[in-house]
Amino acid sequence: MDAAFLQSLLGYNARRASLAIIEQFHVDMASFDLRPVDFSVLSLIRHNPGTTSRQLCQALNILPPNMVVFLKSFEKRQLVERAPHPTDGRAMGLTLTESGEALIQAAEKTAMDSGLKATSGLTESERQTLARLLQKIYL
Amino acid sequence: MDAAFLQSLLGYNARRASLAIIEQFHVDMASFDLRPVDFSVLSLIRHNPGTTSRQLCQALNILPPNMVVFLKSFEKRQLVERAPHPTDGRAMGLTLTESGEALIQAAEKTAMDSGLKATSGLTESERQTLARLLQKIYL
DNA sequence: TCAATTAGTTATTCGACATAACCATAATCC
DNA sequence: GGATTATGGTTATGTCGAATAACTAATTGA
Repeated sequence: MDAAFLQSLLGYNARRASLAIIEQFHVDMASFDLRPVDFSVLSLIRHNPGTTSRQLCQALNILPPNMVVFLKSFEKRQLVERAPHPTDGRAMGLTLTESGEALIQAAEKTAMDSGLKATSGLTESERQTLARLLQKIYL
Repeated sequence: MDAAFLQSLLGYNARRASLAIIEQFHVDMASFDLRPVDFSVLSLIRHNPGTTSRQLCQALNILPPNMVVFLKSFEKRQLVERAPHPTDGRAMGLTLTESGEALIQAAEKTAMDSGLKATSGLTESERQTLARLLQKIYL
C-alpha cells in the first residue's frame, strides 16, 4: 500500500505519532486509572497549587462543562480538594490531597518512562529536537 | 500557569501540535467537505486504485465497520466506485470516479498548503526533520 | 472435505467533546 | 452607588468519532 503522499503531510505524521505514544501511555498508566487528560489536569494542579478550574480549561483547551466532570471524579477519588478562592468568591482553589500528590508523583515518573518507551527509536538529542519543533507549532 | 512538566513530555507535545494542524486543516478543507479521515481514505484510493476496504483499514488503523460508513458516503457522493475484486470474490476493488479524482487532486494541493500554513514557524528543513522523527515513532 | 480464517456488513454501545441555559459573584461605567 | 456587563462554575443535553458483537459469504489449508 503506497502511503507516500500522506506521509509527506505533517498533520498525518503528527496524528499517527501522537496516537502511537498515547496508546503506550494507556498501557503503562492503566494501574493508575488515569487517562491522558486526567493526568494532565492532576499534573497541572500539582505544579500550580491553588489554581482554578477556568485556568486549567484555558491551559488544556478543555471546555468548562467537561472539566466539572473531571474534577468531580477527582474529588470522589479523594485526589483533589476544593477550597474557597482567597480573592474571588465565585472561584474555587484546587489542590492535591496527600494521596493525590503521591499518585501523580508516581504517575509522572511512569509517564516519562512511557514516553521514552514509545520513542525508543529516537536518540535523546532527537527527542529534544522533536519537542522543540512540535512546540513551535502549537505554542 | 506553569506547564513546564507537561511540555517535557513528547506525547503532550505531539497531541497539541497535531490538534493545531488539524484545526487548520478543517478550516482550509471546509469547501471540499472532507474531514481528515475522508481525505486520507480518498487519497489512498487515488494512489492505490483497486485497493480494498480491508487494506485501507490496515493502512489507516480504522476498524472495518467504520470504514463501511465512509465508503458508503463516498459512493453516495459519487466520488468512489466499487467493482468486484478480480481474484477475491469476497472483496471489492475501489477506484475514484472522475469527479472523485478531480476533488482529491484539488484537495491534496489544499492539504499541502494547509500544512505549510500550520507550520509557518518552521523552516523547510525543520519540517523534513520533524516528519522524519515522527515517522520513526509510528512506523 | 471440512474447519478455520478473512472480507464485508449491520446494529448497537461507549466515550470524547460541544452547546444551551442557568446561578452567583465581580468588574465596569455611567 | 446602582444598573449593566462579564466571568467562574454548574447542569442537562446533544453530537460525532470510535469500538464491540454478531452475522453472511467466500477463501484457505490441514
